[in-house]
Formats: sequence, structure tokens, C-alpha cells
Amino acid sequence: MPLQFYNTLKREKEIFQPIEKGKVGLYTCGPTVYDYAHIGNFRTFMFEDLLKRWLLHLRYDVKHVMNITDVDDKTIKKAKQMKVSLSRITDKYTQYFMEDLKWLKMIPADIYPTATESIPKMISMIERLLEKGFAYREDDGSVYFNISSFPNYGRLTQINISEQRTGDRVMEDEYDKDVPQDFALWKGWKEEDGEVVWDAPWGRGRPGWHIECSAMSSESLGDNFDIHCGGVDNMFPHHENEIAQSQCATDQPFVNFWLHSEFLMLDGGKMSKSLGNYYRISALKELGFTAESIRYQLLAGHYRSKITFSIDKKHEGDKVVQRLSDFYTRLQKMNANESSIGSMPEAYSKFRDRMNDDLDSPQALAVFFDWMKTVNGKIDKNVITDSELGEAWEFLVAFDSVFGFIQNQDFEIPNKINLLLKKRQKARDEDNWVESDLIREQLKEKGWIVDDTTDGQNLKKV
RNA sequence: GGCGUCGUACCCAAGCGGUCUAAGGGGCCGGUUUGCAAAACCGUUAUUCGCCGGUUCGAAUCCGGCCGACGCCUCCA
Repeated sequence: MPLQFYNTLKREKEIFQPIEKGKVGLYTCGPTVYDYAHIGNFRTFMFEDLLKRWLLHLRYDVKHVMNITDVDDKTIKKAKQMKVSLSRITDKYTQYFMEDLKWLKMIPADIYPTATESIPKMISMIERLLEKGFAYREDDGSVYFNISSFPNYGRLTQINISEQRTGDRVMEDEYDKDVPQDFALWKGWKEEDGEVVWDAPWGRGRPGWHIECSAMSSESLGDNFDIHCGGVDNMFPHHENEIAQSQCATDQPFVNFWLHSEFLMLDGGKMSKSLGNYYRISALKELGFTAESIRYQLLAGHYRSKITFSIDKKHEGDKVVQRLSDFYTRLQKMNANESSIGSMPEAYSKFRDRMNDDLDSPQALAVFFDWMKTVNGKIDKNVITDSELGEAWEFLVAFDSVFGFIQNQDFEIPNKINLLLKKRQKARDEDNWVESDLIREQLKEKGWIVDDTTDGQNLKKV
């Protein structure tokens, strides 16, 4: 099955054809760094990580850009509230964000452009939109995009703007504009913006939110590129506005594939900072979650389905991670890597088909687990061949390069623990089971699990 | 008001008109193995897919209605 994705723009699955053979330009909407990111944010980033890893597995040369929104209403508000400079706030949360990404084993983007460093590009884009008559200026120095000048407005979300009810939030908007739905490209300076200000040909101020993604994506990936991702909540208005700005400014198609991940739910409701119901990564760490277990919980459901994050699911994730990691160790101890001849087992093609079909991770996992069971069974019965062992290794390594569920089992065994192991082995050789069980208990208290196998004691860290 | 999603075993979750006598994972129970334990493997766990009708030779899958949960509609991933 050829690689295909559900393209929000077309509302159907479409075979993926990159603009340039073998290469993929990928833009993923990054965080607004005004606070810690939460597990809901990371669901989207995890989906994007899976997408990227799959593209890399298929040997695409991926250029991944993730923006950092480091100037907007919320960051300014936070800086004012904390009585520090804007960059103090944004640097701090950018750093935490990067640490969380790393901890979650996400492959870093190639470029992390920031909004504040992309102002010149935004200004030139806005100038072009003004020249071409897609935008207009207001007396306060703000510039707005005139959505009625772009007939395709609303195509991504299939919204007919004239039929929309004007929400309270729109009515409360404090900026002047001709039509409520017109959106700001540039916000004229206001008292509360303080030091946060840039000069533009039409007046001082700061950029609107949407323009940064249009500017940064074209800067790094060109005016027309392959894939743009984000959470469903960014479809409207953010992505809709990006399309309008970019296409009007460049006269070119903007993004070929729009991929959106669904929300992460918590207790039956959406998780969001404004509702105050969310988990930070640090909180999950304290609860004993591992990165692998979180990865499993986030990727076990399809990216276009709502999933509920739950502490109760920790056990399931832990078990799966342990099973996979044990399987890895088992193959490793049998020197499966040395038997590898570069080919894959039959199950792999099913697995690949499932992943190629719009990243169907639940089914791909089902295929993998099924296959793993048969391999374990063959090893149990001692009927596995060398080539099967080698293929198993290839598949497992490929699988983990895509999902990242396997826990690193390389650890230093402290001297004290090693001594206990030796003591236990001696007791076992003498059939002293009481002593053996006692030491096993001692090890468990110290955080080590010892399993007895036909090859002797196998040590695991809790 | 407009646009859209979902309701499958104890829990999570696939299913896209016939291979569904419904994947896979977790849990439970039973077994093989084992000094014991763990792991691994085998078996059991939904005659049924929110409810009611309809279309069809055939529906969890299509259509209609109802009930229930949820998202977006200007700055929330």
C-alpha cells in the first residue's frame, strides 16, 4: 500500500507525493512559550514525532521546522504579570519545552525559528499584502487581512464565514477593524505592550499571531511545501488564516497536505490550560511514568481519534513497555543482531501497510504484537532458525525506531548488587532455596528484579 | 444557529456491506513450563457492536429517528 494521509484540505485520504522526490518539507506548529506545555500539547507533538519517524523509516529526507511563538498576547501578559522582560519568560519556557521533548524521546526539529527573530520576513509579507490590496491599515497602526478579498477563505474548515455567529470573543476584541472576522496581521502599539515593539513602514507595533507561521514556513521550506501539522483546534482560524495570507502574498499554493491530530481528553473533557485541568510532564514523572509508557499511551490510539489520558492506564503502558523491552533483551542475548541478513519477516509488510495507511498505529501495533507472540513461542520451543532470528532483530529495531517504546536496558550493576547476585547463585547451586528467595526479596527492596531463566539469573531495574 | 466527531467485552481500542462464529493490548480465571516466583507460551473472557426502525440475499459497518458524550465557530495542541 502506498503511503497516504488524510488531508484535511480534501477531507479524504490522499496518496502522498512529495514535491521533490525523496524529500519532505514538514512544518509543525510549535508551542507558545508562556507556560509549561502539558500532556495535551504533547499529544500533538507525539503524533508529529510518529509521522516524522515513519517518513524517516521510509527513507525520506525530512526537513522539519517547528516554530516557537515567543511574542503574543499571552507571553506579553505573563511577562507583565511577573514584572520581567518578555525574553526572560519565553527563554525559560522554551528551555523547559526542549527538555520535555528530549525526555519524551522526540526527534528534534531541524530548525526552531522564533517569531521575534522573523519580524523582517513578516513585515515584508504584510507589505506585499497591503500593496496587493488584501490588507488594510487602521488609524491605530494595526493592519488587518480582509477575508472577503480571498474567495477561498474557509475552504480548509469548510466554514462559510457569513453564516457564522459572531462569538462573544470577537465582540470583545479591543482592536478596530472593518469586519469582525478580519484578523490582525499587525497590532499597533498599545500602552500595555510596553517595550515589546518593532518598527514597521506603517507604524510601530507587533505581529499578529497567524503571520508568523506563514513567514517562518516559507523562509525555511519555500512558499509551497509538503506537510503542515497541528492540533484540530488550530484549523480555525489559525491555519485558515495562514492559507489566506500565504496564497495572497505569494500567488502560489501553500501547503499540499494538512494533517491534524485530535484532542487529548481528560475526565471526559478537553484538557486545556484555560480550564486548569492538565498534567505537566514533570507531574507525570513524579507519578512514576516513564517516557516510553507515555509514548505508548499517546500512540496506542489513532491520531485522528480523541483519546483520554488517564493515570489508570499507566499500568497497561508499563506492561507493554516491559514486554517489548524483555523481548529486545531476549533477542539481544541470543545474538540475533549477528544473524541479521538485512531482510524483514512477512509480518513487516503488513505492519508497513498499516502505517502507510494514514499512520494506523493501533492496527500496526496489533500486527506487531501478534508477530512477537509467534516469535516468542518459537524461541520457547527452540525451533527458531537463524534467519528468522535475524529477521526478528531487523523488525524489532525498525519498530522501535518508529515508536520508541523500548526501554534502554543498559545499566551499571552496582558492586553491592553484584555481590548479592553471586551470593544468590551460590545458594542456588547448593539448592538453598530459602536463601535464594530471601536474596531475591532483598534485591526487590533495593529496586532490582531478578528472574531465573535457563541461562541463569536475569537482572532488571524497576 | 453553522461545521464536525464519538458511543464495540471489566478497562483501552481496531473494525471503512460478506474472510465478524468482532483484531490487538491491559485485567481476570485456567493450563504448559518452573524448586518457588517472574517471564514466555496456550486456552477462557462480546451469539454481540447505545436504543428503535428501514434498505439489502447479507449491516457493528449504509439510511432515518431517538438517547448519551464531546470538539470548533479570533488567537487553546
